[in-house]
Parts: sequence; C-alpha cells; structure tokens
Amino acid sequence: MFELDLRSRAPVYEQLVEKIKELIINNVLKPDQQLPAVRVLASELTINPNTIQKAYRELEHRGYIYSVPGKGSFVKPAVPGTNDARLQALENELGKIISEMLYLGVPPQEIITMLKKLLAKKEGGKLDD
Amino acid sequence: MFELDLRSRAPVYEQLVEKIKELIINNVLKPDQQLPAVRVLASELTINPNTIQKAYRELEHRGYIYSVPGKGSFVKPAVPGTNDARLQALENELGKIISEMLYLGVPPQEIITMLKKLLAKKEGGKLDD
Amino acid sequence: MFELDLRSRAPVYEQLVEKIKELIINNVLKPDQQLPAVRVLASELTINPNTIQKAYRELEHRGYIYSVPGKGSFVKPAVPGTNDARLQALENELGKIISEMLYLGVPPQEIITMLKKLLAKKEGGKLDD
Amino acid sequence: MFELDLRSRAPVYEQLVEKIKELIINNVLKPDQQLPAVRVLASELTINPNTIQKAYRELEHRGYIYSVPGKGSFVKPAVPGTNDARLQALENELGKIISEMLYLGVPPQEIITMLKKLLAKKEGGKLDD
DNA sequence: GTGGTCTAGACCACG
DNA sequence: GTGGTCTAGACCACA
Repeated sequence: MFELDLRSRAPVYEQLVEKIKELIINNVLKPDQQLPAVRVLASELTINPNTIQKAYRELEHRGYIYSVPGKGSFVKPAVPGTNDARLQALENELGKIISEMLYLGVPPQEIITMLKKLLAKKEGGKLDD
Repeated sequence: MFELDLRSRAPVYEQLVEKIKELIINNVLKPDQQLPAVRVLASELTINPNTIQKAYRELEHRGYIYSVPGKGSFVKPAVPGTNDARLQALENELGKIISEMLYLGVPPQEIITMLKKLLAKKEGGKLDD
Repeated sequence: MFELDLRSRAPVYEQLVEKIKELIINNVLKPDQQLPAVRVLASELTINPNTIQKAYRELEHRGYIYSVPGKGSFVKPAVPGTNDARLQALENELGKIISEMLYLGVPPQEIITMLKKLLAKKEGGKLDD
Repeated sequence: MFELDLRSRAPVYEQLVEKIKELIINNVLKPDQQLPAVRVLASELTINPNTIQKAYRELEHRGYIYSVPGKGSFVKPAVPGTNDARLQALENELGKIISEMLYLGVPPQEIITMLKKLLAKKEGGKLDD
C-alpha cells in the first residue's frame, strides 16, 4: 500500500498518519471506504498493531477517519466550511513556501505557472475517478 | 529579536532554526551578515547555549548559514540554480497544500487568487528593504 | 420509531438503551405500554435481534421496563420517592455540568436563565401529551 | 491524589481523564501548574506508565492540558469563548438531566433551588483559593 | 529526569 | 474478526 522509512526521525505512526491522510485527500481512499484492519496492515508493514492503532486514532482525532469498534475504520466524508482553522494554517504554510521560492530566485510569474500546472493535474486526477 | 514558545511541544532548537530561517528568507538577515553570538543570544532568550549551538549547526547543515571558526556564524548568500533539490521539495509541499485545499472545498480559482495576493504582499515587503 | 448511528463508536445496544430511555422519560412511551417485540424492532432497524435483547435486558436492569415472559416488555411506571440513588446521581451530574460551564466562563446568572428556559420547554412539551 | 476503579467497565485511562478534568475544572489544579510526571503517577496508582500517557494525551487532545517533551505536562489555561461546541453539548446534557428529574417526580421549583444551591457552593469553593 | 515511541503479547466487548 | 485496553519492558531525544 505504501512505504515507511523506519530509520527516519519522524515516528512511524506519524508517517502513517501523513500517508493515509494523503490517500484520503487525493481521493484514493473514498469517503466511507473501509481502511485495512489494524492487524492486517500491521502484518503487511511488519509493524506492531499498537502502532497502527495509534495512527488510526490520531487520524480520527484530526477528523480524517472514524473507527467503529468491532466493525472497522472508515474514511470520514469531508464537510466543507467546517475547517476554517485548518484552512488558515494552510494559507500560512503557503506563504512560507512562496517566501522560500522567492528567496531561491524563482520569479513570481513562474510560481503562478507552477501552481496552475499543479491544479490542472490534481483536477485531472479527480476526474479520473 | 524573536520569540520562542517554551510551552510548545516543538523542541526549542527546532523553533530557533525555523525562526532564523524565516529571517534569512525574508531578507531581514542579509547575506554575509553576522548572526548573534551563541552566548549573547542564549542570555537574551534565557535558554541554554548548547541549544543555540545545536540550532546553528542545523542551519549550517541545511545550507542557510556558514561558520568561521573563531569569528562567528554568517548568513550564506543564496545562489540561484544551486538548490534544485530544495525547489523540488518545495514544489512537492505546494502540491500537498493544494490537494488539501481542494479537499476542503476551496475552488481552484480561489487558490490562484490567494497565491497572487500572497505574492503581492511578499514582493511589496521585499521592495521595502 | 427512532434512528441509530451505526457509524458511532457507541455500541448499538447502548444507543438503543439511551433512545428508549429518552422516549420513556419524555412520556412518549407511556407507563405499562408495550414495547415493540424484539423481532419486529430488529427487522425495522435491520439489526441483530440479540442486540435488541441485550438493550431490553439492560433497560430492565436499570428499572425502566419490565418483562412478562411470553407476553413482552412494558414500560415500568415511575414511583416518585423510590429512586433516591438515581436522583443523587443526577444531582451529581448536574454539579459537574455546572462546574464545567463556570470553567468555560458562563456567568452563574446565565446558567440559571438557561435552566429556566429548558424547564419551560420541557413542561410545555409534557402538557401537550 | 484520587481513586480508580479497576473493575469498572470504563477504561482506566478514561477514568483518569475524567478525574483530572474534574480537578482542572474545579480549579484544584491551577492553570500552568505541572501535573505529576507520568512515571510518578503510574507508580502511585500502580498502573502502567503507558496508560497514564494515554490519558495525558487524551486530555491534551481535549484541550485541558499541554505536554512539553522533556519538561512535563501542564494545565492549559481556559480561554472563554473558544468552546461553543462544548457549551452546546453541556446544554444538551443539562436538558437530559432535567427531563429525568421531572420524570422522577422532582418539582421544577425544586430543580431551580437545587441549581442555585450548587452554584453557591461552587462559587464559594472558587473564592477559597 | 521528562515525555514519547515501539514491541510483544494478552485479554475484552461487540455483532 | 473487529477495534480497544492494558502490561512489561526497552530505547530515544530534549534540556
């Protein structure tokens, strides 16, 4: 399903959170789709089930999935307009990235072009579903 | 000079790295300008000099500053075209941010507008220097 | 009759208990009225009859209903003055809620107002029956 | 510091969360005061440190404390006006409690009296600090 | 010394 | 079979 870097400084469970979050955001994992069972994913990644569970719980706290004991874990459908705080944080990050690009000598026009290209790709990817 | 959040779960030295990196990127600290001496900064921020040391070492490792033994640490001038790896990483991050914004329901057009607004602000700030 | 949230992390039988308890408390289910048969309710809610059984057993244990073997389950009439323990527990819960409201900055006067408003609504609802 | 019921159906870590939350809400644990170290509390309660940590992390997620690695865990000062959702939930719970009290035969006037008495006690307790 | 991560392995409730 | 809880015990980064 995906790869983990066990030697990374980032905790394994955090890497898991990021990877799964990405799959959800990119619509690879669809709303209400079931995630791999804790034990299954654990054995696939040769990682302790507790670590997977920690990742799942963190994803639940962050609002990306929901877990039903005895049933499984599922992708939580996003409700637009309920994450203003998150959006603000994203705009903030965006600002930092732009600053660094400018610092590295990328012309503003090129940044805009880059953004448009990325948007086209993402939108295209979405239409593929 | 700047503020640290000792309550944050982010390590102090990491916060330092981020803050100084920001000052360099935003051209507040100019190329070849000398950074505050370790002991001075330590007493100003009332934190352990070892922590400052670690932050400076990290900044040097990441290519934002250089150290001259016996003299101190200085801002490393950015040379356009020599940081393709970093640029690639930034584009990657940009992609993730865009994905999440789309996921949260922000229309593509609005993202472009947001970017342009941010660019205008940054460029304006730079011209002020 | 009512809705269950199969996505909730609360066990289905617990949700059932709460819902039915609410119906009894709010006098929608009257004293000595018969509850739906286990199998009927099970097919209506499309859940396992065993789950309904468990909920009914729990409700009986808590004193809200009584079962007549071969006949079915019925709402147990409340006899004022026989539930001091439950009342004490409720006062306890009330205390906790008040504490948290005060902690969150709600002025005492506003809490009293809120209570009176709620009481008016409940009493009104009861008169409607 | 407090007691746990190891035979209860409620998970130990949840009991811990509730108890500590109560201490914070009732101002027994003051803002920015340090909580007992994970290992210390674990040995005091003869419970596994992991369980304590799980409770602490949950409290952090719910906004009652903050943990700084290497430093300790501390009570997070409450910021009034930032918990509308929580307040709504509390009002909801309040409604249920009132319903049940009415069901048990408590006259509305008595409920108001009870509330006022509780408020007086809580306020008095706060003034004691 | 602090919180944090991770493993191995056991047991439980739910449906 | 599912998620959840708990223990015992090891190791790490930070200040």
